Amino acid sequence: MHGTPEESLKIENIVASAKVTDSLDLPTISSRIPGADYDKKRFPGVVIRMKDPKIAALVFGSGKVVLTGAKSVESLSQGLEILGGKLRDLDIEIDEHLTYTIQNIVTSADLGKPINLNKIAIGFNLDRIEYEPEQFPGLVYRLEEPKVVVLLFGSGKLIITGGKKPEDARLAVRKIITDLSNLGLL
Amino acid sequence: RLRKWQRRIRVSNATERNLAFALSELDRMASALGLPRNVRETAAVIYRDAVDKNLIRGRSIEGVAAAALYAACRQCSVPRTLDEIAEVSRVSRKEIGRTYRFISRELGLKLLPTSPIDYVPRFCSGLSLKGEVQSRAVEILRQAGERELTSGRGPTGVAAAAIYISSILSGERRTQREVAEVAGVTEVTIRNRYKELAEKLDIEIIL
DNA sequence: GCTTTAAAAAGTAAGAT
DNA sequence: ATCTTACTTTGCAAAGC
Repeated sequence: MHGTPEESLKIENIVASAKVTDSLDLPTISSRIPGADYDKKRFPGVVIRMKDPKIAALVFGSGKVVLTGAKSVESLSQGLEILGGKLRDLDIEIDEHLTYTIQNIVTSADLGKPINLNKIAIGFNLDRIEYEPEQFPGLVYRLEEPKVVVLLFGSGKLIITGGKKPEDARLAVRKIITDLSNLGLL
Repeated sequence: RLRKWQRRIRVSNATERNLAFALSELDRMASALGLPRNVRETAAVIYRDAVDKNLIRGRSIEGVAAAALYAACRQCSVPRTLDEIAEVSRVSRKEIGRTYRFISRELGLKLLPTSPIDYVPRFCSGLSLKGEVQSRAVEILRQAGERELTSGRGPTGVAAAAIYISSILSGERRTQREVAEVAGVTEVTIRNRYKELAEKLDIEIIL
């Protein structure tokens, strides 16, 4: 609970997609993997939850997979390997070298002090800003570069989402600090 | 030639029919909410602007009408919450809010977030509280705004808490339950907000 | 647009104790 | 009155309705 805003950056969740093979038989997978959830009427993918690292995987008949919940790129890689291992244990042919594409990274940060959301909304003349406290306590700020969305709270805490690279969040925080400073609101 | 002419007439009829429907919808909702004429007219202007910019595409007339009314209420400083608009509409709160953001951005309405102060007159009259109580509540809210006690908090909850405090200070006490009822928030929210306001604005509440 | 997953922020809500 | 659980918002992919 201290240090600079950049030091406070913490990845909270990473969403990634991957293709592990050309096709998968979901009924077989759901019945043979303990804890796997599958209800085609509800959702077309099988949900498989891993505990270490704690990651949830959505497995589709096309052989494509979505991984969510990872808190680091390393654990994301581990999760994908563990998933591949589970499928191979079922005698399913899985690609030798698994690769993934990060689709979204959610990061939290802290400016270190409270901010006045009303003044920020006015200071930006509502450009790229959405602030509806009746609906949600956070102010939504859409950045163009990096292309991410930042949720700013009165406490000075931030949530940066929409980025594909870990450094996008760092760049976003720098820009937020620059913008707020120029407006004299930090 | 004749067909083209007839099509224009049909399109014109459809456009006018839709506009008539939208305006009757605005009137129906405005009546149900007891909104004054100027708000209905403002909503009608917003709706017509939305039509002129083809913002109706892919959206229901009812949804755009409800969003236009929501925007008009805010623009005229007599705000209604999305829930209140949704209650008299066939469209869900979520859809109205989504449409509101869309037309608000496309028409450049630039509406600042609703001020708790704008809810004071309506809530106070609903509680039969006189001008003095309203003035005191407004003053509390003015100070709360400067002290950053409204950032991220729901405008209705903050307004309700200020009125609750004001009613006590003015010797016309209303219970948390009564205030919560007219403001559409829970007693817990009033409790949380009024404790914060009383503490940070150094207001002594003697029950 | 929706469905499902994950996670944080802060406010509000609802049901239970 | 306080606790727990849960919903609001943001971003994203997957296959199909």
